Parts: sequence; C-alpha cells; structure tokens
Amino acid sequence: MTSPSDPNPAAPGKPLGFAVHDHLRCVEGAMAAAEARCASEGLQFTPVRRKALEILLQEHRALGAYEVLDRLREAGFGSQPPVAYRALDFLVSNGFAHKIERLNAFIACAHPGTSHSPAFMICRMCDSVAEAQAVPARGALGEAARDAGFQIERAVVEAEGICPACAGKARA
Amino acid sequence: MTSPSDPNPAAPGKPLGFAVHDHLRCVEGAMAAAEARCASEGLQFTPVRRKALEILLQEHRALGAYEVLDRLREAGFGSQPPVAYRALDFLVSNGFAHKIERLNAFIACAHPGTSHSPAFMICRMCDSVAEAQAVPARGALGEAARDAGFQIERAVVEAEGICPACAGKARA
DNA sequence: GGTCTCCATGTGATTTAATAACATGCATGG
DNA sequence: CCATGCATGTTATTAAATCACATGGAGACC
Repeated sequence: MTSPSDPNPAAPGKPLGFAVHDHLRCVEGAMAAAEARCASEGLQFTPVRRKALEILLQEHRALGAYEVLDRLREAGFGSQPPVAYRALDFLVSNGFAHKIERLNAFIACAHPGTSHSPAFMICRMCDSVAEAQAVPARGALGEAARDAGFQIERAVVEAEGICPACAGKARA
Repeated sequence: MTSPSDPNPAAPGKPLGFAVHDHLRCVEGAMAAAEARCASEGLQFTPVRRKALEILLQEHRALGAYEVLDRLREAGFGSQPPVAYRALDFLVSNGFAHKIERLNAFIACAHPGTSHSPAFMICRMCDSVAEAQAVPARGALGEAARDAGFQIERAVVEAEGICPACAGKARA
C-alpha cells in the first residue's frame, strides 16, 4: 500500500479517498504544496497549523475539532478548543481543508491549488469521505437560483451513501 | 401582505420563501396538508408536534432547536432539549421539515407531499431560506458518484448567497 | 537600538447543540 | 384486566463553538 511503485489511480479532478493510492506520497505531496503556496502568498504556515494539516491528511476521513484538538495536545500544543478551531479556520479559509457540515467535522482538501467548489461523498458505514468537483451554477440548483434571483456565493454539497468498498462487503 | 387577493406567485416546485405571498394561507395550507397526511398514514400528529410545525411555518427562516424549544415552553410544553429535538425529529423524518446543516437549524418544508430531495438557498444577510428541488443524480456530483462507484442515498445541498430582496437593498 | 503594532498563541469561562438514561402515563389489543 | 408500545417529561452529560482576555514574537518605522 505504501510501495513506491504504486500507481496513483486518482487523476487530478477525480474523486480520491475511495481509491487505493500511495498515501505516504499523498500526504507528503499535499504538505509540500501547502508549504509552497503559503510561501508564495505570504501566509504564515506556523507549527500548529502545519501539524493540524498533517493530522487531517493522515486519513481520508473527517475529524471533529475535538479529535484534532486531542492530537494537537499530544503533540505539545495548547489544549483548549480555540487552539484547534483557529488552526482549522486558517486551513479552511485558505482552501487547505474543508468543513463537512453534515458531520460537524473537517477534512483535508483533496485537490489543493485548484480553485474549487467542492462536493463530498460520505460513506455512512465507514465514514470515509471523497471529494469531487461541482459547479453550483449548473444543474437544478443553479436554475432555481436564476429563477429566484438568488446569487450563489458558496454551496455545501454533501452526498451521503455507501462507498464502493462497503457496498462490496455488504454483498459478500 | 395578508390581503386575501394576493396572488400566490410560487408555483408548485418553484422556490418559495423569497417571493411575496399570502403567508397566512401558506401556513394554514401546510398545517391542513400535514393534518391530512398524518391521518391517512396513521402518524400521531400530537399537540407538541403540531405546535412545533406551526412555529417553523411562521417564518421562511431556519430556527435553531433551542429557539423552537423556547417557543414550545412558552406554549406550555416541556422545557428540556429532548422535547424540541423529538418533535423536530418527527417532522424531519416524515418530511414536514428539513434540517439546514449549515446553520444547525430547522425549517418547515415548502413542498409538502412532494417526495423530494430538497436544495436550499440561504441568504447570508437576512437569513431567509428558500427551498428548491434538486435531483442529486444529475449534474457533476452524480457523475462523480457513478465514476467512483458511490451509491447516493441522500444529499445535502445548501447554497449560500444573497437573496433578491437584500441584493436590491445593497444596490440602493 | 528602541518602540509600536500586528498577529498568532495560550488559557479560562461560557454559550449553544445534541444525546443518554430513566420515569410516567395513556392508549390499544389480547 | 393487564401487557405492550409509544409519546412525553425530567435530570444529567457530552459535544461543538465562541467570547474575552493575557502573553509574546516578528517586522515596520523612527
């Protein structure tokens, strides 16, 4: 699973998370990308923020703020809620992570760099989460918004269901 | 605003909430519909549940569970959180109301009867909410789900932005 | 060099959201 | 008549999020 010869089956823009992939590289790559972007945009990628992103990147699953807080504390950072919430706010507002409203939880962005309006698929059995792209102006919602004269600025799109792995297990 | 000659500009299936309409009738109609459906399906439309729905119907806006609880208490019902949460659970599971995840709040269903997967438009200035229809299988999300082998069971679709009324005010 | 300001971090306390666990009481059906 | 199921109610607790305030470092500016 961490063999360096593993191909990465997730092409850019395609949902990752359900697909097998080289996770070590996946984490390292994302960290390097974040590092680079912070440097180029003058964002302060401080130790807590870095650690928080690392924590989220470990799994393709959404973590609650208190779960992140626990791990930050273990790593020697502050132990009060604002510590986690502030780091998460930084990550979310700069596109390094997203909040899954349905779960009141946070997940690392799977398509960093890409300016995007993300959509999520949440498996209700194993809680894994995959991120896809969705343009809100398209589809039924965009149509309704145009009809109503509503200006969409941001959209939360979160599908709940069964991921391929769990569907397989259920059939077995 | 409550004049009996007001036309109702919201055709079935079209988003309501931003449109001017006869709100008294809107509430009465929804209550009657709920009444009828509970009778026909053997659901217990008890006083708390009825009152909770009435409370939500008063406004085209999402109310927090504790806000609903306050009004239930004022109406003489129990004063503890489970009172509100149980009534709201009943309304949500039977399609009389929806939960807006983004706001951790609840709103009366605008298209009762219709079996639907709702989508919402939330004004970030005045907090009003309009409900539209969105079929999750269509659009970019459905495509991504098919690609990934993910089976969508339910979808949260919540657009945040500016409603026509507030856009008008901003221009003035 | 000194100082001012901004911003990040840390802590204590509080508010808001949601659920667990348990008791009561009323229907309905056997 | 009693057993069962279901709705309601209460106490208590857990989880999520924010407020308010103190500290301290890095740069900008004189």
